[in-house]
Amino acid sequence: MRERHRHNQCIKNALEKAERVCAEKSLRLTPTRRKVLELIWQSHKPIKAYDLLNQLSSDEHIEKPPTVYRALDFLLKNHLIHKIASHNAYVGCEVNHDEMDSKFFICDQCAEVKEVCEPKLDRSLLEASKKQGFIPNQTTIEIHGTCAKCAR
Amino acid sequence: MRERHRHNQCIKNALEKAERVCAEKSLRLTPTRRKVLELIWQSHKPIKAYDLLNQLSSDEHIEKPPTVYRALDFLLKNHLIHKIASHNAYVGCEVNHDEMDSKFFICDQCAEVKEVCEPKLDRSLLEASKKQGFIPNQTTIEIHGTCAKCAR
DNA sequence: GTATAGAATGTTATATTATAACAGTTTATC
DNA sequence: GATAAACTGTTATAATATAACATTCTATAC
Ligand SMILES: [Zn+2]
Ligand SMILES: [Zn+2]
Ligand SMILES: [Zn+2]
Ligand SMILES: [Zn+2]
Repeated sequence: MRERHRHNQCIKNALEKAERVCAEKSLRLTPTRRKVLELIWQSHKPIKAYDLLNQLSSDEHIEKPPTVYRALDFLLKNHLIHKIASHNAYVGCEVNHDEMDSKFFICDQCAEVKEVCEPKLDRSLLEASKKQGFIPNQTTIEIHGTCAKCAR
Repeated sequence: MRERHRHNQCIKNALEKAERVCAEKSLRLTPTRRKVLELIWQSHKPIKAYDLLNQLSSDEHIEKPPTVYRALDFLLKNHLIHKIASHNAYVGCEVNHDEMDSKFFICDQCAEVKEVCEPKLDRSLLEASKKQGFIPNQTTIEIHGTCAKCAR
């Protein structure tokens, strides 16, 4: 998380946004889906499916994989989270997805992920696609390296 | 494979390139490593580790996972193949890796993968990174969509 | 040529990630 | 309150990948 980052507020915002998006599209943000989204935002870093599963579980009740994978499917489909393919991990969506696909800057030191929408980058990607005669549909753009904070 | 593509020659070229690269760097392209690379090029599409494992195995002898994963590690480390993270599959390297990281155009119809090095795209990526204060190290750029052939 | 160390392979077991299949329950709509 | 669709529970299993340790091969030094 960035400095001066009010994380409780940040989680609250994410959940409110999810409520809003779901209300608009008549989708059901059921307790499990909401809880999974909350856990993902609590981490605020890419988190693995089985870590979520552990956090969902308690001494009394162990959740099973389909529970978390179904929630992840729902959240992914509705752009409330993203999967970081290079890590098999899931991260909350930081932007509005009217726009093109996101790009992710992933710090290999602190694991923080920054999601960006860069129209310039989109244009370059479209141009490169055109050059190949390729019609892009969905992109996986994951840039690993060192974030500004860790570089200092 | 592209039209007019002489696939036997293409496999031969890939293996010769591997021999050359390994000779230059005093690396050992052992029979298993060579065989795995050959199987990857025979497919000429992203191929999964366990499919390789099956193809490596015979009725007399079933190979075990570490055999193929070790070969894959060697080939990946030396840029002779790449992993397509969004598919957990492996594909032969088509370019020379003095250059920056590759980008992959992946056709969701025919599964063909085109690896490209686009300096323009690299510049856009660097620019976007700079804007974030981010120092890029390694990129995963996978563009899914429809290739020129399938679009016709 | 043999000793040695490092690289590579063989082998068993297990960890990690994800889905199939089917039964049961809840929710919205008529 | 009947109906269909969506959601959840549960068991099992598939698919992907690595740990750990024993053994064999290879290159180089003596
Ligand atoms: Zn936060
Ligand atoms: Zn997003
Ligand atoms: Zn070919
Ligand atoms: Zn390459």
